[in-house]
Amino acid sequence: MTENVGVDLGGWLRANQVSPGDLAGIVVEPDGSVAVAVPGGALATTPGQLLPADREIRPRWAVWSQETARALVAGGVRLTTCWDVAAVHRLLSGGWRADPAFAWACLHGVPADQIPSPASGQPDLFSFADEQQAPALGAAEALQAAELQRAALAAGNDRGIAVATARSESTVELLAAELAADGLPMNRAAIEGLLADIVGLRPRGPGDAAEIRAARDERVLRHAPSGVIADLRSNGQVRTLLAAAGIDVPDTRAWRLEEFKDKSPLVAALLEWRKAERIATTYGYAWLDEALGPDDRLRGAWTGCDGAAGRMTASSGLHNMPAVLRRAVIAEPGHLFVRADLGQIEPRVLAAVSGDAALAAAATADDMYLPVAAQLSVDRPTAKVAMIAAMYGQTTGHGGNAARRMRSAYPIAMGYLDDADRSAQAGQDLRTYGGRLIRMSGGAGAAEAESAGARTGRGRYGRNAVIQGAAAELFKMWAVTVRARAAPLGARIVLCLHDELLVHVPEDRAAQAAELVGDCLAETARRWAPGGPVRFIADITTVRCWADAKG
DNA sequence: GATTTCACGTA
DNA sequence: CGTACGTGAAATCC
Repeated sequence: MTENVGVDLGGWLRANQVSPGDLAGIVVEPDGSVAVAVPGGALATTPGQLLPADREIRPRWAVWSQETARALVAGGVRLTTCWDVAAVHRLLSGGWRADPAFAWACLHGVPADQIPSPASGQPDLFSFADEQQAPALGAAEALQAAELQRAALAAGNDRGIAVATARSESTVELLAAELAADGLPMNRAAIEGLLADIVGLRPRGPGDAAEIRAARDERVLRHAPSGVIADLRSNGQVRTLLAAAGIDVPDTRAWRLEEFKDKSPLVAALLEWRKAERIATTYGYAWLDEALGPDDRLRGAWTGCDGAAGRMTASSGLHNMPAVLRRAVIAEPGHLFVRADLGQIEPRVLAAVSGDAALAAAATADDMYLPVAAQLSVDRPTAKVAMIAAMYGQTTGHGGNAARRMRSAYPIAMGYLDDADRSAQAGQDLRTYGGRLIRMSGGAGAAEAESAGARTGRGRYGRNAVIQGAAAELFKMWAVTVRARAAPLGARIVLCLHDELLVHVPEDRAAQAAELVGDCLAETARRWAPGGPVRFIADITTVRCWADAKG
């Protein structure tokens, strides 16, 4: 590779005829320098050179994985778009494993157990020597794009949406790296006040902590039959305790205890105890010390997709923080949140991916369960349950009037779900609308002596995955669109929650940002479901505190 | 000490 | 009214 650290990267890209959207491979070396490669050659440069080149030329930077973005973001470099080989590999091949050697081997049809080690130096596989990685990136993208289109065609999907999805799934990895670096604004006084109310003040030491715990336990145990004591953290002992109070249950899950709550003060106290104990153990002071930075930002690791249907994941409780704690998620001084969530996303996605014109017509309503209910001649709650049961696979009350009418009113949509269910039951892989492979083979698959339960379980999974997965693809395309358009306003996405975006924005730009978030959804919907047959809607509010947005 | 099970929070 | 995820503590396995 040419050593040309001093050369102007933008000029070099121009000289190599790189236009906006053209690929340029980049690898961050262990020493922090950056290797850039385009079809015409390669260049050693610095992270600082990437930013002006990104603004000036706007290539699509090809990277191996989110690691590159994490390294660059740490140095203040945020790229506009990318092609992430690992993200696209997960889309193409399903599952989670996506290291360069594995992705490369899959593209070349090399079986997983025959992947050469980096040291073996097979000439037909790319070398893992650092200076070879950047040139290899361009080749990987070309192979992946071709493979995506082939796979989409084979699955009867639109080829254009497959490549567009690969791009947004890639750029979401940039967003994920930024979410991890930026964190979620949280007001320290507010969260400590909430915790004090729920689990008490921060313990002064181990003895104090034990006392607080014992006091919390006592508020349950004082309702126990006299003489009976139990460790509330042991489910077996809780069951015995409940039995002593005349309550016989097979397990002690909350939903099972719900019916005894009104009659038994013991059960009521236990359920309250569980809530407090959850916050004390998982979302308590240890959590704050671990995840809340000195800058009052709550940070966790983010992935652009999980290994199943492709939703984003986050650690540090960012995706499962109890709703009461949202009260402490407060915008920084001079800032506001724009909170936006997609309304009835799953039935709308079903209408779009199945191409059911009747269901698409229902989606023109703000509340699409109203026209569906009218169509089925049932009330709204019944229509909603029937729709959700069709998408997620009911286990009880198979059939029923509403379900039968749903089949005759929306045969295309129901047929789409049934196809997914049947394929999954048979152990055949599925592809989402955007082209993500949902693996059904490989595991316990089409074994001979397989239980009926295992088959119906797979059917439910497949039925759900094509909807949940496609919804995730639409959501992420929306998110990267917002990320790009909001940046000039100084607005940043600080949380992605499956169908909800939280954007942190300077106060004087909040109204603009809120309008932009809605515009981005319209733009995304046009690109995602061309012809605009299905209406997608978002509830968008501007708030200082996350809890102030209606939930 | 590592893995599995239970439980529960979010969508 | 099902799926998915991350988490912590107890139970269980080795």
